[in-house]
Amino acid sequence: MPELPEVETVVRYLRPQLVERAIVGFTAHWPRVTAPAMPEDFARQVTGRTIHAVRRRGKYILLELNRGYIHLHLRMTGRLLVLPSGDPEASSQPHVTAEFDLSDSRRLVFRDMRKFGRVGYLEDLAPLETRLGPEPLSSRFTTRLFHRLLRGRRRRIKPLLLDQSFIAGLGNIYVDEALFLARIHPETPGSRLSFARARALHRAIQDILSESIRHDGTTIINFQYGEGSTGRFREKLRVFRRAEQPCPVCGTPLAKIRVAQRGTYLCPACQVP
DNA sequence: TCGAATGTTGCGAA
DNA sequence: TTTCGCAACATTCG
Repeated sequence: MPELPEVETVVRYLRPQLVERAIVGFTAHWPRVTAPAMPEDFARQVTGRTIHAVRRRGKYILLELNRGYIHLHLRMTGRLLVLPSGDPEASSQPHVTAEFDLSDSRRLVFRDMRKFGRVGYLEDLAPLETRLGPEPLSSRFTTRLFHRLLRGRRRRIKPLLLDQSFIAGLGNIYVDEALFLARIHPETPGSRLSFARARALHRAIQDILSESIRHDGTTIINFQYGEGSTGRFREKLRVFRRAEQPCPVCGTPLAKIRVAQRGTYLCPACQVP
């Protein structure tokens, strides 16, 4: 479910509730939530440590400890909530895959209907960094860098943008939205984009992500944060899941095609190879 | 019953 | 080496 703006929204909700709390216990209700590690090993690594910062890298949530890091990935349907530990609500939540007990006698609860979400422990972030491309909203992600990364990549632009080692944080929704804003057909080979079109796409990516963060992300099926709040960006989506509806720019009915096994929405008139 | 769904990984083949 | 398609993970919904 969540892409960069949704993960950022969750991080902003968690940060004030977790910073400077210690982890006093961990329970895996679904043993594979810590895969490939064993739940007992993970629990041993994190209990007794204090959370000094809560950050985001791509679609990962990072809890910076006094030593090492916890990384959490929500995948499709993961949710994180902070609840008072005596609260009967905490145990009545459905699909709870893991729980952290905190020193302020509250709990960080990981709910995940489809059970794809994972948590893990890292001594340092190097293994994560080698698998992730640049952060699209960082100042280091310049037009020049983006154009340089695109050079020599004959892969179609949509699967390229979905590849987290090429650029971190984009998923199906924002790739379609950014390509629409930049008027680029999703099957255009990356290496075929001129500098001007790469610049337009770079701007579109940054615009769409920051606009969505301002609206606390997009709720399509089940993204929620905090006490069940939903993202408000859904109503701002221009093409995603809007097949047959008129293009907001030219009025041509929007199309749905399949690219790299993913449903892909576009304006067949505006977006050109 | 089948297919699709906001995500990632690993494998074999071109 | 790069890219592509597909299966797998687990569940819900139309």
